[in-house]
Amino acid sequence: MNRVTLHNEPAADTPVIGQKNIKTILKQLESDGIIGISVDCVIFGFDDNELKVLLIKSDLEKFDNKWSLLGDLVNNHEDLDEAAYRILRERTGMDDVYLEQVKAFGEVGRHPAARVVTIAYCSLINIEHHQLKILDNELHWHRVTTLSEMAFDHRKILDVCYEWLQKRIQEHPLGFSLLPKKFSLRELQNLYEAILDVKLDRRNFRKKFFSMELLEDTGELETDVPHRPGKLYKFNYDKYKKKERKKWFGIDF
Amino acid sequence: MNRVTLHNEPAADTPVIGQKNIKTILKQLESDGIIGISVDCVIFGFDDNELKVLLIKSDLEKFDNKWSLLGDLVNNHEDLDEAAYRILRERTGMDDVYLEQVKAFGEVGRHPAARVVTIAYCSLINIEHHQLKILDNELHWHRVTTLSEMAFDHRKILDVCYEWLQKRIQEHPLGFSLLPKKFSLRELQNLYEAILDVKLDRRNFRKKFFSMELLEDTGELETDVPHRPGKLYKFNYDKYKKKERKKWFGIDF
DNA sequence: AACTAGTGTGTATAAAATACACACAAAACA
DNA sequence: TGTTTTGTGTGTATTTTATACACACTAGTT
Repeated sequence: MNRVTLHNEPAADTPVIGQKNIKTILKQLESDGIIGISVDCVIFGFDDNELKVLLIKSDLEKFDNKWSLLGDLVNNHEDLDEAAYRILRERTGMDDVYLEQVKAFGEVGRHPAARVVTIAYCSLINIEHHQLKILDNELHWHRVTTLSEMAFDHRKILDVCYEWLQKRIQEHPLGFSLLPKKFSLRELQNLYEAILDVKLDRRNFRKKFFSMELLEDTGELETDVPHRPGKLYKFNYDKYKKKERKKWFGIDF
Repeated sequence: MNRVTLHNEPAADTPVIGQKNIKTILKQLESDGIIGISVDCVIFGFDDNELKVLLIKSDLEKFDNKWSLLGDLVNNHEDLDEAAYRILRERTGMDDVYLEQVKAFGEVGRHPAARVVTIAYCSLINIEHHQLKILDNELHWHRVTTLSEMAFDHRKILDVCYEWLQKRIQEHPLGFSLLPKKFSLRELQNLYEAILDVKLDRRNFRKKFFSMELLEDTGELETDVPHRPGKLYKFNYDKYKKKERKKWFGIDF
């Protein structure tokens, strides 16, 4: 589990690069023959039993009406992780969020205005905690499964991050970042079924998770459900961190 | 399996950036407040039943006598993969080599001369095919396990790539790139034992690989061994590629 | 009071991983 | 030429893990 926590703000003498002057900067980069560096965040959320991704309307004419990931040029005095975290904070207002680097994309022609290498980050947030801000600007939560064309190579980036997530969620306890702190086992299973696009046996799913002994019974129950309420659990990160990793899983390919 | 194959050389008008003028370029970047971008290759080989990594003596005074990964600034008109491949070709003279991006490292202070973001690549080569060129320059094959301090954050990068390899080799058929085309099962097992630092049962190891049905009996036998010679196999990449990947492996963390 | 919808649990079976032992072949040496 | 050495090649029993599957329970609704 990576919870990036920042201790430093970008240095005060660093000009903040926002959506406004980014075109000028790119033009400058291009004319100087310099490679720009950006980060792009694939921000996943889980809502209505579906995996969603947070996108914004592209501000480039060329990509008129196309959806784009949230990204920005990397500041001169900030780490890559910091840059990704800054974007996340600016856009969602959320702190203490799951964030992890996935891959760098640097094809020569991927940005129309200049040569820009981008580092893709994957972030998982609880969509309900964020609900408030999404109507302020052109941000929207999109289903990842039914998604039309996107700006730049962002479709490719999203695909890579989605596949990364599908794999990662089976080996690491990421999924809980998409859920409220306290969740029912049904919610957890819905999450896995939605992300992996599989049907799972309820009893075996429960058995699996309980056998890991990382779920804590909170003693609370679901409310406002039109049926017998399920127990609410929380994930025990401390216990997970103390667990020793094995380096041998068995060869299989 | 990623076998990067290049179809384009860097454009002719792109100045080739080599070890000679790199310092001048970095100085220029720094004074302009520009972020440089490089690739670093972690080139693994397998020799004497040990995992080795190809390193070079750092040319920076600050890192006098420290070992460094093979890297270079990314050319303006080449993709990241191309840049990594170029380095590989320049240093090892080898083509058609396993190469895969692992991670970007971009901490602010990681390079003493300027802000440089580097993309780390992992490469696996058959050390015997390369034997010839290693004495020409200050290149050396090092054991990965007993390795002293390194230049820059290269120790960190190597560690990440090594862990990446340990995981990757269990899920994808990378290992064969470290062996000759035809290999014995003993060699293959030695490889896995060395990389993962575990002891494996010989019979179960064989059973596992045979059950995958991806090893082809070449009909040939080992030679020059002071005991009963083992059969030589080769890995059937075509068959592997045709296999459908499953997206459900089972939750386990 | 009966209905509905989803929770909570246990067991039988199949598949996979592990542990383990002996016959065989080539080279080395006497 | 036969005896030793060393590592190859194979099969089976046992344990562990994954899968398949059914019925009682409970809260809210009618």
